[in-house]
Amino acid sequence: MIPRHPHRTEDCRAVSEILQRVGDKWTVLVVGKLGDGPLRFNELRTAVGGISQKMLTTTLRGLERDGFVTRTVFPTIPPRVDYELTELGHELLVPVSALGEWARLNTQRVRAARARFDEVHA
Amino acid sequence: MIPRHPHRTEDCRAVSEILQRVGDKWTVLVVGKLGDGPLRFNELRTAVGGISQKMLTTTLRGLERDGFVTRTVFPTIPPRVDYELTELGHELLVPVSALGEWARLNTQRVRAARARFDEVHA
DNA sequence: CGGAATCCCTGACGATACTG
DNA sequence: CAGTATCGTCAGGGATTCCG
Repeated sequence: MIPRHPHRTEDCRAVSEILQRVGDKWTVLVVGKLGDGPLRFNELRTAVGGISQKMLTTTLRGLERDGFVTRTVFPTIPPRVDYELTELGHELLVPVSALGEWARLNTQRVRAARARFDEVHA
Repeated sequence: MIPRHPHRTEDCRAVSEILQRVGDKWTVLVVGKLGDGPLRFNELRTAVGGISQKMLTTTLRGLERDGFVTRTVFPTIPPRVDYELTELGHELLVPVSALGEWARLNTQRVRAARARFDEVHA
């Protein structure tokens, strides 16, 4: 249960920074979909579902900038652009998936706690 | 390298929800500090550093609502309020710490990728 | 098809002042 | 000490339109 506490402040900041990166509305969804292999822009759009193309573009740019995703343009008509996870992206997916699994397993407990709290603080 | 892909859309949403919860500016920092044991409001404030009391309150309320933290009021003068991680909070800290460790180990790679990207897209 | 540009709105966050 | 109340700022995000 993590008895040790290697919490140097600067490290916590780095952690927080990454978590905010990963914690925006769409990043994990996009990375998750790309985990199965490369996808084109609109494939990704429909795969994720509910994302505007502006936010998909923004999210992908951010992921590309941080080295998690590669962007490959095929100069055809009509144009074709593939997005694919890099090695770093795949590695990121490991702890993120673990957290994801935790979230999946504990959604009910959180929901229950939330319901109790809202009940009391009505 | 996560060859499997258990990415049911609803699960991804739950994951995304938790990550946004955990991905706000202060939550991980606060949970991290509480990982070492219970703390009073102002102890937490100075331990985290740079957080306004409004945001600390907000963050703690959110954590309490979701069942990650307990709030204990001692009816003394002056008042004393202790915050402590729940069992659920400690469990959350496990995958979060793993992600944190990943972040700590890979900060440089991300920074390098970012510098490269910014160089090209000057 | 895969964007870029624009407008707009909401909510996160910070600073300050006040209170039991 | 541990908040609450109020205000202001600013970035995240959505809808729409235009472009190569």
